[in-house]
Amino acid sequence: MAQLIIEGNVLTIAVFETFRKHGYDGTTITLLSKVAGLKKSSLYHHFPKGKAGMAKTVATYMQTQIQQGGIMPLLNKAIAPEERFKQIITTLQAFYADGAKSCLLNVLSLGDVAPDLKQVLSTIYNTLLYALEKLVQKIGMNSHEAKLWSERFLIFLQGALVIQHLTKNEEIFTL
Amino acid sequence: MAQLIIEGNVLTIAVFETFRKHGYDGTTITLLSKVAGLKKSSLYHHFPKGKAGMAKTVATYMQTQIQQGGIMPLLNKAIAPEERFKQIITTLQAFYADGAKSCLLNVLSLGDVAPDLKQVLSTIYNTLLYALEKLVQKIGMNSHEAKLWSERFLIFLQGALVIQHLTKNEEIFTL
DNA sequence: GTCTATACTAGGATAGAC
DNA sequence: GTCTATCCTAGTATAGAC
Repeated sequence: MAQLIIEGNVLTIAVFETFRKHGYDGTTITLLSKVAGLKKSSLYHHFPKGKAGMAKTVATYMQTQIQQGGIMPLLNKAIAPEERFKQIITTLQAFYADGAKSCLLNVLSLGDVAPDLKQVLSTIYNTLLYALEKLVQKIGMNSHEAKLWSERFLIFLQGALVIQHLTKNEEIFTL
Repeated sequence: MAQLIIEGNVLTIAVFETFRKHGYDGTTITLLSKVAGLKKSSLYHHFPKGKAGMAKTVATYMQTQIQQGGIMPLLNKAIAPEERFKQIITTLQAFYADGAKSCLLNVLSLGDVAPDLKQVLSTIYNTLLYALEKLVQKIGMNSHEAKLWSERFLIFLQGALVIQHLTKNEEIFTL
């Protein structure tokens, strides 16, 4: 089974999972302290820039994961395009725990987002979109069709996550 | 132009817009006090059950709006099904300000949601889904097709809102 | 690198005057 | 129905001992 989370220390992962579940405002230092098993002050040793820095760190962490587990397989010319596509679907299903876990791109976009964080989130989206476009062009779509298809793929992915989270119906997240 | 917000006092609307923009945790009594133009204590006169009560109120308010502006037109047998469909598209575009505004169903589902609130949100989804199913059955789909199509319509709607909010690209929210 | 202790602000909520 | 005043808790962050 594909594993999107290739590297990353346990602390970063714990913080990442907390942000993706509770969003920025719902993620408190006290909560992070509990999930990390560290006192609040100790967290500031690992994240000197505080909560805003933690959010940026986990977004950058996601960017790396997507890059390694999501993009690299898409661009691997040694594998047939159709096979690469199956691979990313498996990777995405693992990353979102079959729809049980939310997407940082959604939950960290709420409210007034810090510009530097917002930029990381946008970059993740654009990177994914671009890689998808390139892949589907390989299986015969022209540039315009590929862009449209890829946009709709990501829209459907985000929508499925929202709806499944809302209904707890596991049948919906079948890409 | 279709108007989804038919009734509702200004205070409820202000609170609704704040929750939809900032989510539950991002919506503070202090912030609500500012947007409502009332001191914090005055808010408790209108919402004796505090913040949790406010969230439930705005969700119920949305339910009413959807019922009146979204469902009723869908079930109006005096109008041709195709025309009813156009009508709900227009209504949805107004309700979400062409994608500039988020959906309460998404933003209030973050983190640990109170069971009673969660139930209101689920009900809104199910009501919309059911009405859509009935409508598309009128234009020839069988029960199974109608269910699938309606689910995908709502998935696409939620996904488009997420992606547009993320990218600020207005071209995406074209239902 | 983690801890205790502490400071200060913001958040949620209530009492009671007007 | 709105206000001032107040209470208590939670949230963010820092200082400094170990």
